[in-house]
Amino acid sequence: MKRKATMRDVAAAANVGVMTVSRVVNGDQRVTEERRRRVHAAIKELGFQPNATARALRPGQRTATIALIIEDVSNPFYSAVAHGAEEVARRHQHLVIVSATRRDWKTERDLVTEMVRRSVDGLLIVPAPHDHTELDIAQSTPVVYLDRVPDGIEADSVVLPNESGAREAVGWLLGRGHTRIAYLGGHPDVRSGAGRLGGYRRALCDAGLTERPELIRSNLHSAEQAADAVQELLVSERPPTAIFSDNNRMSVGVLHALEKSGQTVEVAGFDDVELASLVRTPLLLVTHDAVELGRQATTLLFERMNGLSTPPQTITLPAVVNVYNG
Amino acid sequence: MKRKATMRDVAAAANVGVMTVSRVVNGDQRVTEERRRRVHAAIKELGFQPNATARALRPGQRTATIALIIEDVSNPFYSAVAHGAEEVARRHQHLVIVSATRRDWKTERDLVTEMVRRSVDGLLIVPAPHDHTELDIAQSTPVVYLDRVPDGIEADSVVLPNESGAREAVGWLLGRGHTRIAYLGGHPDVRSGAGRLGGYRRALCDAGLTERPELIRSNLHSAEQAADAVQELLVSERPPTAIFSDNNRMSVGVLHALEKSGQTVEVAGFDDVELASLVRTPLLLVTHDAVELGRQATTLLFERMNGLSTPPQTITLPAVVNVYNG
DNA sequence: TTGTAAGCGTTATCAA
DNA sequence: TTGATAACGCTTACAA
Repeated sequence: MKRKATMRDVAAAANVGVMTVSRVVNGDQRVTEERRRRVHAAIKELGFQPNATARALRPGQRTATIALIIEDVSNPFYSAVAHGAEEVARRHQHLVIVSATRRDWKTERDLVTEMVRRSVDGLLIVPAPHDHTELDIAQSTPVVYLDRVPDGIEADSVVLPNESGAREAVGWLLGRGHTRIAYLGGHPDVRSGAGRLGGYRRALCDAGLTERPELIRSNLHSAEQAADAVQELLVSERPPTAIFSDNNRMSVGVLHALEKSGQTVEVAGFDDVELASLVRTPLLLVTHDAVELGRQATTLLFERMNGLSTPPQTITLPAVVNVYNG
Repeated sequence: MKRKATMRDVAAAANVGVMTVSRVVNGDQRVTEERRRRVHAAIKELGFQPNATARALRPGQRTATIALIIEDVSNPFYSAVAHGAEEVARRHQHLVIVSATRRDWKTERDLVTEMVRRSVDGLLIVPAPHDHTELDIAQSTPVVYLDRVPDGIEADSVVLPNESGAREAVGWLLGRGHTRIAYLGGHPDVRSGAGRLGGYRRALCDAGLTERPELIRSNLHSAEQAADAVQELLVSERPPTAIFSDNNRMSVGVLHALEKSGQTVEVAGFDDVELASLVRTPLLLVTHDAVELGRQATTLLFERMNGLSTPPQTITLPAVVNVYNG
């Protein structure tokens, strides 16, 4: 691991000043052909690469980096978001630091602090469930929130139609004659979860049904936990005849549990699930384009980074309802 | 967006020298309690955050960043790898820049160059199909390759048992009486693909069968392409009675196409597929722990970053065979 | 224990 | 067109 060549080394080798090297590297035209050639030769010979850290040190200079702070990289929803974000960032010649909060708001706070220290040019955040009032860092770095509107602050965000999507999904189950519909979801205080749970309640209410607390299972965070919850529900005194699942992990758990039990329970859920079409039981999924969500959020972020100063906006992307085996 | 406070500002506000501030920030004990308090007060008042860029500028100092260069962030295999990498990096107080090559080796080369410019402390790379001889950057930055051993150079890598896994999968199909087994895969020159195709051929050979070129479909890169290929195979003169699929995307496409056609064709494949257990047709999957692959590669990378100088090693992770509906 | 001075690699400024 | 010089914010070396 040898020491890297610097501009000084190149300048010495080419017998020119460092500024000439800098100009050549940055494509400044005001350098004579002769010197330019010598510099290029020296760069090649020494294997010189400009040091991006030093370049970014200068105030006003950008690091050409944005940060994406999500719950969990391996969740297909978030990895699709990351894909979209990375695509747009690349188009703007930026790289993306991806970090996971694992749903812990303290981790989120620490990560945001670290990103600010590193002078990232912008932040994309899926906010963890917690009041964000004191975390408002929008003064120093542009931020766009994803999937959820953070509690306590006004900020740019790109979200999904959580309530209406959930209402439609549960409405479908109601239309098929179900009256005992269970809800499986994660943290009820996360705005997206609250919206979906709200849609579930609204649909029941609209149908003149009263909510059954024993059919509502929150704070589930993995397919396994969801499967266990379904198991419990199925052996309860009055089991549900249908299930609404708040997100893709829940849906996977539900389908596994139903497969295992052999019972026919109809399912509706938020998010897409790979191979959903191969499932035996009737199934409705409220799907959306998570890659596009990442793209739009990142596009808005770059607009802010480039000085857009309109008031904070919330973009709601469309959802599409898919029915399988209906 | 106001100017950020610097150490000088803090020093002035606290009426001490910059070095005292630096010492306090870095937890150096040799500062009197009195001055430490004043510095902390000033830091809080000014909202000071140390500038990580400036800190990393010093030679020998680390950027506390590693880069992960993969094909596609949204592929579940790679996002699982990213998850494992991020976990280990975090434990070492590093952040991860994630970038996608989209299987283009020029993009890979450009990304590696960019990462070196940014002085990342280490690189994790899923090599694109291409001779890597001239890309050997291991002299300046530690690198661990993932999933595939790059052509042309000796380097650390963490891989899966591609050939033996494929052989076992195809062997299972042979054992069930199939003799016309199709192969669906991606780029045949990628070492992982070559290994799996090799395992397929080896299994056929061991069974005394000759390879049918018309049953081998390479250069498929999405579930859709794989589904189309299956469609074609099924309507051909002598369709296959079984299919081996090289990776998760292929498997998803195969299962969708079979569902659509209604024909019963048995399937064996590499990688896990969500909801595989819900599929009707007999199915064998060679599964593995992609998160662990990310973890091990990153662990090895940090060992190299910390000076481990043993010869390059190749770690092969175990695979597990899962049979559904068998 | 504290602070001063130098320098990391680059670019902006400005004088030649 | 060129290049010497001074920053950028921080840490190491060294002196007080």
